[in-house]
Amino acid sequence: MATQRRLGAESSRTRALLVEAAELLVQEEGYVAVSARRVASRADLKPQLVHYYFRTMDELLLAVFDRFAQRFLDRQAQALASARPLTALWDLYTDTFVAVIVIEFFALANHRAAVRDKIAGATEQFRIGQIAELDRAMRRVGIDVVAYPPSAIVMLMMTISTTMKMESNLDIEHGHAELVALVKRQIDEVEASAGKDRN
Amino acid sequence: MATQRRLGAESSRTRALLVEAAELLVQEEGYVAVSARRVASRADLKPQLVHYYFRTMDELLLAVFDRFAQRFLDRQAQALASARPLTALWDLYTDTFVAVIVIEFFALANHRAAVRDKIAGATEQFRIGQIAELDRAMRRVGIDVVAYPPSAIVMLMMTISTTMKMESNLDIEHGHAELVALVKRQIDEVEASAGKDRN
DNA sequence: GTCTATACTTCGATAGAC
DNA sequence: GTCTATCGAAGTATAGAC
Repeated sequence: MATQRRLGAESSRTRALLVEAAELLVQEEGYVAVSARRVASRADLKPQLVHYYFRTMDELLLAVFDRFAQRFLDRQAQALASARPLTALWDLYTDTFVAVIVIEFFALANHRAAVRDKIAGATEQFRIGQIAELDRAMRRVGIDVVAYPPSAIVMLMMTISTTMKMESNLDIEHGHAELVALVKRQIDEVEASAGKDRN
Repeated sequence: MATQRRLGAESSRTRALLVEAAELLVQEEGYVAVSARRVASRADLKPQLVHYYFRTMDELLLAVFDRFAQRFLDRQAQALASARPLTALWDLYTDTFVAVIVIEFFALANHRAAVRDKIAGATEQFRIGQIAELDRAMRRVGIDVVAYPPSAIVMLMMTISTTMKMESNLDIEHGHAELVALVKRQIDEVEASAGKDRN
């Protein structure tokens, strides 16, 4: 159970293939599907290779997490650079790929003590940076950050988009249209207010 | 794998003990912890008994789900009978026990094909009834159901409370206070508006 | 009607071969 | 630096004893 043992190089192509396969499994079947055997078979490799490159399965999952977080940050920066940052951010959050991964890593952190702290810490840091960046973007386009606190906006977008995605995965759609309409109307209102407090 | 086989009586005390133990495990460690061995050991019984009373583990989990759903309905009816139905409903949703179970059964449905349809169907029916009841309660106390659509209110309370609970399980609290304040203020406003459209 | 002995599968992980 | 043979624990489920 995760002692001192020789590990493969981080630059290894095989290692990258394993991370890639694991990420696909998380997307398609959830983190529970990420077993050494399943990951290996998805990558057409031997199961034991997983434990050559990663001390534990959790370590592999954390590698997937880090990779995803980096990509999300890039996409977020792009979204916030838009003239309508809130709309762009909402679109990013409601992207299927993003919502699925967010859900899975929350569930993972909730269920596996070993990765809990690492994911929780990273998420909190992430959240703080996210709020700061949204704050900057909102000020840039002239939205009142007191009337519309960036922290609450980030939280709302995250909770609404992920939960709706979780539900629609199960073909539960009741009430969704109404809620989406509400969110979009609200975003439009806020973005339309841009600059008005500058006069 | 779940063929025709003799099963224990539904009225059996042992059976009830197993369901009870399973529910506790779901609460404390999540649905993944609900294995035949763990449930049995929690109830101080032999592991094989689980499969005497339940054809599959999924069947046991569905029994837990049904039991919870019934209890939740009772508590909801009580909440909606209050003079401040929205506040009472919010309190119910933010109850730790409720949020945890909701999260777990969503995750379960998301990950286990066999229970998916059953949980999804039950949840959708549940949601429809819930919206109808909230609608009735809001009309009773005189809240405008056009300005504040019950469907969106139910969705919002559910998404916000469950996601915040998921996060605070991981000690992620950033942005929570702001969001809770926002929700409470909004609820107060809506409830204060009660009856005003009657004049 | 109630419980147990047992089969079979899959899992994570390690030690050691190339 | 890369991969493989293999162990032990835990999982679900069944057939059969009381």
